[in-house]
Amino acid sequence: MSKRKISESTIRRLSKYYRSLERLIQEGQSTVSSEELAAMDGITSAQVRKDLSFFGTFGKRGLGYDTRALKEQIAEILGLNRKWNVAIIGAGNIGRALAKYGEFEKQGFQIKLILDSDPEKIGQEIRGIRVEDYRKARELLQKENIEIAIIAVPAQAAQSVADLVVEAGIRAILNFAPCSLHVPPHVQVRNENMAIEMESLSYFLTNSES
Amino acid sequence: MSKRKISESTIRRLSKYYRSLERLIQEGQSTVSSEELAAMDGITSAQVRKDLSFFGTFGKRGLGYDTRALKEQIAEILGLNRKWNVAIIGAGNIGRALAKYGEFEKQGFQIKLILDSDPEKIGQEIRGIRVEDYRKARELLQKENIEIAIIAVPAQAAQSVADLVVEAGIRAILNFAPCSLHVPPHVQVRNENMAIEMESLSYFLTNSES
DNA sequence: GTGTGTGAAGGGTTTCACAGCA
DNA sequence: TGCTGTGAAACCCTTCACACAC
Repeated sequence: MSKRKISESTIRRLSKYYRSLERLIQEGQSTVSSEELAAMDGITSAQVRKDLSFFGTFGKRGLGYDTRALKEQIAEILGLNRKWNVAIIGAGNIGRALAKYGEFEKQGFQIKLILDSDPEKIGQEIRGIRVEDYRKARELLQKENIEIAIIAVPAQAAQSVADLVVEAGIRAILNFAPCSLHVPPHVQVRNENMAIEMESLSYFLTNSES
Repeated sequence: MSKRKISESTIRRLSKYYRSLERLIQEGQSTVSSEELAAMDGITSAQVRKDLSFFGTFGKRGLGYDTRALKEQIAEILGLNRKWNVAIIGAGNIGRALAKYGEFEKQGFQIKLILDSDPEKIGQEIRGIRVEDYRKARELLQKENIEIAIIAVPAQAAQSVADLVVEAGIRAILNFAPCSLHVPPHVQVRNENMAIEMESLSYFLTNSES
């Protein structure tokens, strides 16, 4: 496995290939070409081959890729062959929906902890997990060995939550608050900012010939 | 306004500037430099100036930008000075959370219609909006003049929903299903794929020196 | 003096096109 | 023959650096 810097877009595409491969396997397909895989995600076959080539040579010339083997390789690359402990911070609409959302667990992202500062919400159970007091965050994040924090609080609270989880040793954050977070370089943040996507659609609707 | 092709990343950054400007205005700041705006979103000042320069010259040399005027200009560019009619398709965890999420309405994205095919859910009210029968989708999308469809159904149903809304004349889709959608070129799709973000975090946790 | 607007340079990602192997 | 793996080319986006306006 090369030590070259792999681009974020390559990683994101690997996620897509992974899901496409899952589907192909489920449909009983044992082999796939870069062309076919590309078509499934609306990209080019050269892109698929280049993405995979950063990590090794998984295909057979003239034949394509073995679906099961390739899925396994990608799982290995992405670190999906293990479980990750996840905390959701903020038990509002979004936080609760994520806690109930089954997809995460399926991929090995286990929701171990839900935190909120609203006394009304503390003590409620979501999918068998008790909402805990945000004031105990540091202690509980460490006790539960949380590795990934999902921030689902209002924008004005998001930075202070980020500061706290970074303090507690978290190195990966998924941020649903519509604002940029400032974190040290060893911490990874991914943003799930629905406002940006909606406004991007608004721009294209506004600026396309109707 | 130039007819040059503006990149998606520029548009996404404009959304960020817009939110940063809102905050500055709220804090009573009347002027901002590209340097300061850049710092708020963790990018470079040259990037801010270049992004804005695609659309006009909004700043004053030696002074910076007027916060209110610039916010207004960006609203104009992104098409935020009007209301958009939005439908949510799928009243599961995610769909319901989005319907209740206040941020959309604030920015002019009005949820006019919620659809689901589950008889249990049809007839329920979410924030004063009745969940309607998915079988009436075509008719209702047109009647309510829907312009943007939010797809919040399971992956295996997402493509058929996309086909239907495209058929009904929708040209903008926000897709929460963890799969790629195939649509004609005149239709814009944005993906809000939490699995990809989580897996990207997983990759970086796995491949960083602990 | 200060900070914008922008051509040019630089860097990175995607596409091309083909050698090489099953 | 068919499809991968990959250098080279093309393309796009970001950063630099400075003329210029306030």
